[in-house]
Amino acid sequence: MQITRQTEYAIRTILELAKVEQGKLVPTKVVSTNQRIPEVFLKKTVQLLAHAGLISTQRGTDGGIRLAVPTDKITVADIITAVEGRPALNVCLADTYDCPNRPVCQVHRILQRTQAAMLAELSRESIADLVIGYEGQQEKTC
Amino acid sequence: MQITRQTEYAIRTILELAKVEQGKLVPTKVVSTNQRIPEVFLKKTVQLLAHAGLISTQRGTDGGIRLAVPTDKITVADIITAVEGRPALNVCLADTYDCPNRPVCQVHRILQRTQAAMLAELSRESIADLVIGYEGQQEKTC
DNA sequence: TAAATTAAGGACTATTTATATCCTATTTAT
DNA sequence: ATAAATAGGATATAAATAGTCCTTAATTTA
Ligand code: SF4
Ligand code: SF4
Repeated sequence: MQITRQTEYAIRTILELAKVEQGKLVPTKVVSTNQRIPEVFLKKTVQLLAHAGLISTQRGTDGGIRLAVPTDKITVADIITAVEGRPALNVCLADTYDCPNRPVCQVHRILQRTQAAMLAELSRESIADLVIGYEGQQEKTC
Repeated sequence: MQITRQTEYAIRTILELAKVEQGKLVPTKVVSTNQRIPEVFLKKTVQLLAHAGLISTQRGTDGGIRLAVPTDKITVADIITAVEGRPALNVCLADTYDCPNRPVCQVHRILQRTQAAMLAELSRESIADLVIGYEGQQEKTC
């Protein structure tokens, strides 16, 4: 019922990237320090975001990571999905599981509706909308 | 991001009780068999529901469990809360955790709103509304 | 071309949470 | 008494989460 630590790391990474000049490469080391995220673990997380196409990576000297998509095209829902896969409130809401009771199950129906409401909220605002609130207090992280 | 199996068991237990004559005691053994829930584990789950006041229990011969609250006063949200505690989409949405970044965190805000939407959906219909859908196919379980 | 820098990716370990069982005690009807 | 049922603590197992380590690959600069 909770997003994972890793997902939090991912969201904060995206926010960090959204705050710098568009297109500028930021080493994971810097994100790790600024956001107090375990460095090696962050690299793993970064890979998930890269595979999902949300960021692009660049190896070598002066390499790093940067957003691959405009901030107004990324939502928290996108980030959660990139890290955890499509959110499912219950096994039967993931398409891999086929519960025999499903056609008549009212619980399924209520959970499905709940999940839709959840995703709608998570998609309502983009990262661009969010960073506005961060203006002027770049260094504060949790 | 998912309800636990135990929570599913709890929901199905409540539905099972809601389907029988109001006030009638049902042994956990019966619920366990009907709903294909591991018996001993179900007893643990039942205790959580009892502590939350959703069901009442009766020991001894012909004992069992029954709803302690009218079906139209129980929602899926209540059951989830009874088993897992108040749902929190992230650590900072549980009142035990105090993130320093919280006053200015936009992520917190978006998750908070999402959680509210989620709980609203989970509370919209009562168990009474749900069991209507089960009319005439009592034996079907998942 | 060599060295330095930085990400990629696989293997592994540790920790925590979820799931389930076992055993003993207590309550209640007959 | 006896049998039927829940209560509850202790414990075991399995799965998911979180995190580290090590080697390889790409890129820039000296
Ligand atoms: S009983 Fe309903 S909610 Fe539970 S797994 Fe089956 S379809 Fe989903
Ligand atoms: S940074 Fe924001 S979302 Fe993350 S824990 Fe802190 S308050 Fe919550």
